[in-house]
Formats: sequence, C-alpha cells, structure tokens
Amino acid sequence: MVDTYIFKALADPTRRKVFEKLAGGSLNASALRDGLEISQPAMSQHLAVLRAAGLVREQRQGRFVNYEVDPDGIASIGTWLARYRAYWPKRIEALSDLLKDMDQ
Amino acid sequence: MVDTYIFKALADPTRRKVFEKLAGGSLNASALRDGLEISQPAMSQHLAVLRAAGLVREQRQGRFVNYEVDPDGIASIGTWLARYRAYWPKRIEALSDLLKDMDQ
DNA sequence: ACGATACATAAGCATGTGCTTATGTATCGG
DNA sequence: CCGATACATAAGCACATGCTTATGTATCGT
Repeated sequence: MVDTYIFKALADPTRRKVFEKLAGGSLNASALRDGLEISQPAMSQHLAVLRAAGLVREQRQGRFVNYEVDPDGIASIGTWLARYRAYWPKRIEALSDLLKDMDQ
Repeated sequence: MVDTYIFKALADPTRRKVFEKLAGGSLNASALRDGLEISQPAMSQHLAVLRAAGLVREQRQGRFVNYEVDPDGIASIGTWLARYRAYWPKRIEALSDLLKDMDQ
C-alpha cells in the first residue's frame, strides 16, 4: 500500500514539522535541523522516510542535498481524501479556500 | 497533536479498510469483521483507535454498537491538507471531482 | 593532498504497536 | 433467571519505530 507509507510518515510529529518547513520552501538537511532539537542522523532518517513515502524529493547540490515538497505526495492524500467527500462537512473554511484557489 | 492520532490511526491498513467500509454506511463491530480476517478483540481495539482519533463515532443500540464515519475526522485531514494547497497539482481528477461536488 | 563539512548508513537500545488468549460486562431471547 | 450473544478490557509477546553513538562516503576549501 502506498498510503501506508504516507500515513506512517506523517504520523510522526517531527516529520510533519520537517514537511511544513519544506512547504515554506526548499531547504537542505542541515537547515532543516534549525529549531528542531534533533541529531543529524535522526534528521537523515526522517528525510529518508519522507522520501520513501513520496512526500519529499531531493536534489544533490555539491555537498548539500536540497529537499523540497513532492506534489505527488500530497496529491496522493488528496486522492485518498476525495473518496470520503460524501462525509465532508459542507462549510469548512479550509475547503472553501481550496475551492477558491482551484477556481483560477 | 490531534493530527498525530489521526495519521497514526490511518497508518494501519486494516484500520483503513474498516474506515472505508464505514464510508459505505454505518455498521456494527461484528459486521465490520466480515471479509477481514481479524479477531473480535483486534477489531475492538482498532475501533477504539479510530474513535480516539475522531475518525469514527459510535452509537450503542442494545447489544450492538453501531459505528459510523465522523465527519470531523476527515475535516481535520482536509484542514491539514489545505495548508499545502500551493503544492497541489493543478489537474488531479480527485480534486476536480471534489470541486464538482462542492459546486452545488 | 588534506582537513573540514554535509550527509548517509550501521548497530544497538528503549519504547510503541498490533496481535493473541483469557476474561469481564452488558443485553438479548426463552 | 440463564445461557447465548456483542463487545470491551487485560496481559503477554513478536515485531516495528525512533533515537543514540560510531563510522562511512563524497565534496569543498586551501
């Protein structure tokens, strides 16, 4: 199951923080450690999990590895979530925001 | 973190199957076991996890406990996902379906 | 060429997770 | 009332997970 990797990856609070940081723009592994109290190997392992889940992709640049959000990952969640749209409350702010953004 | 409970709950394939079954309509704990090869206590424990995550809610009816999808749970995921709408691919089928449904 | 830097990988360990069997609690039918 | 049914809870166990320290690999600056 592809979904299992994604949900497992997002089940960890540290990984969600990392993902949110990347949503603000591409960053390398060291920069991602700022603020989060986490060792270098721990970050490396978290990034490997996020990458395996398809939530993040990397781009080597010399000594640095730049990470960025992989749209495929969130698309997968969107696809999964869409299966349950029948239960989506009619008036939820986040959804109307989403709707507005798409209507362009 | 509320999100942690939700993502942890959905990280298990069996729980996702249970949730999908419930998306097709309300069912009691025994009916949910059909098809899934799972013991009665295991199902009870899975349902407890889904319930604690806010993905599912229960309703006692005599000896039976009826479970159904809790819209608050998927709304939480939608809210979380909406934070990353900037990375959402423009043309994903599930999304346009969602859009269509909302435009009513 | 060499030390420093950026990151990955390996191994070990504490804790979490999902299952099992056993048992408890409540409601139903007769 | 009493056995059967529906479900929950407890305890124990195998395995997964996230961390640590130690070490490996590749690139940079000089």
